[in-house]
Amino acid sequence: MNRAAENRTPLPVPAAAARGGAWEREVVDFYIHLAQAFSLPKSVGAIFGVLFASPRPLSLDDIVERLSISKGSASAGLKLLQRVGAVQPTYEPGDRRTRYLPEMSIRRLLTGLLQETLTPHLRRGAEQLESLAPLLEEFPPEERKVLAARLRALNTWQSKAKRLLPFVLGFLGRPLRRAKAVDDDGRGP
Amino acid sequence: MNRAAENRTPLPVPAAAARGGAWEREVVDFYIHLAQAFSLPKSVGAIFGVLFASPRPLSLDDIVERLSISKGSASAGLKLLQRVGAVQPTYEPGDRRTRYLPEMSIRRLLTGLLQETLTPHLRRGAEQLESLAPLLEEFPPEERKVLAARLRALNTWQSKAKRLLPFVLGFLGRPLRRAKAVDDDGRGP
DNA sequence: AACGGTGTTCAGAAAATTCTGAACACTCTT
DNA sequence: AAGAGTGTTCAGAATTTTCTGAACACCGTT
Repeated sequence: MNRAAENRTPLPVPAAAARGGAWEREVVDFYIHLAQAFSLPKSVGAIFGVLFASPRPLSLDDIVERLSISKGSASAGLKLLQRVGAVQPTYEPGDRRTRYLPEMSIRRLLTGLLQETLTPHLRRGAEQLESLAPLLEEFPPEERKVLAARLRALNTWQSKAKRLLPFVLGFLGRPLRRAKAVDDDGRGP
Repeated sequence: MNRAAENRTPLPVPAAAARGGAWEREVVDFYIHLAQAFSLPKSVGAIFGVLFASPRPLSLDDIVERLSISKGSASAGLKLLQRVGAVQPTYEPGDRRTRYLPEMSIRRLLTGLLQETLTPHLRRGAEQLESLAPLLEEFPPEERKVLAARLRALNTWQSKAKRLLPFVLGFLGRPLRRAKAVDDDGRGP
C-alpha cells in the first residue's frame, strides 16, 4: 500500500490534495491545476492524479479513500475520464472490482478531450452558419457588404477548425526524435 | 442605428439572446454557444456577438442596451475580450465614448485566448515537474521504474505542448488556398 | 432467494462563477 | 469648480456547477 513516504510534512495539508506520500500529493496537485486549465472539475484532475501517481491500477474505493471524496464523485469522475479515454479499466481474473489505469499517450488523451468538448460545438455551429446568410437581405447594400465579409471569415474559421484537429493530432503523434512505433505511453500493447 | 430588420419575429424571444433583428439574434446566439465551448461566460460570447453582428463599432452603452445586461457585466466582458485581443477599441475624433470592433483573424483570436488560459498553466506545470523526480526515491526500485517512465512521459508532454502552440498558429495563419498576404480579417491594414 | 460486494443514480447541499446595480473615479465642458 | 458624460469597481444576489450521501440496481455466492 505504499506507506514508504508517509509522515513527511506535518503541515496543515495543502488544500484539497491527496493523503498519501509527498509524491502522490504533488502529482495530484499538478493534475488538479491542469484540469482547471481545461476547466474540468478539480475532482476529475485529482482522480487522474492518483491513478498516475500509483504504480498499479486503483479501484473506485481506493480512489475514494485516497482523495476522501464521495463515491458519487469518484464514480462520475471515472465515467468522464473513461469517456474521453483518459483512463482504461482493467479486469483481473479473480477480482470483482474494476481497476483503472491512466492513459499515458497525449494523442489519445487530447483526441478524447477535444472530441468530447469541441467537436459537438463545431458541428452545431456549422449547421447554424448556413441559416445565417439569408438574414443579410435585410440590410442596405453597403452594410450588407461588410457583414457578408465577416460571414465569409466565419466560414473560413469553421473549415480551418475542422482541419486543425487531425493536424494537431498528427503533430502529437510523432515522437520528438524518431523512435519505434510505440506511441508515447509507458505500457505494453 | 440600423432599424432595417426590426419588427420581424413576434416570437416569445429565444432565451438570452439579443433584441435586434433576426441577424443579430442568430449571431449572438452562435457566439454564446461558441463561448461555452471554451467555457467562457455567456455574456462574453454575447458581447462579441453583437459586435460581430453590427456593421459598425459599438459603444459600451450600445451593448448594454442591445443585450440588456448590466453595465458592470459589459465592462468586465469587454475588458476580457480586449485582454485576449478579441476586440479592438476605436477612438473617433469628436466622440468621447470608446467603440469596439471585433477581431476577425482566427490567428490573433486564438493566440490571445491560449495565451490567456493555457500558457500560464503550462509554465507553472513546468516548474512543478522538476521538483517531482526526487520524490521517487521513496519507492522500491521496481515501482520507481514504472513511475519514472510516467514522469518522462509527462515531460514529453510539456515539451510537445510548448511546441504545439506556434505550430497551430502557423497552420491557422496560412490561408486555405494560397492568396495575397491579407490575413483573414475583413478590415484594412 | 437472501446476502455481501461493487458500482450507479439522483435529490438536495455546498461551492464556485457570473451578473447586477449603485457608488465612485476620471475627464471634459461650461 | 460644478456638472454632465463615460467607464470601473465591488459587495451582495442570482445562477450554474460540482459534490455528497443514501437509496437502489446488478451480480455472483452461499
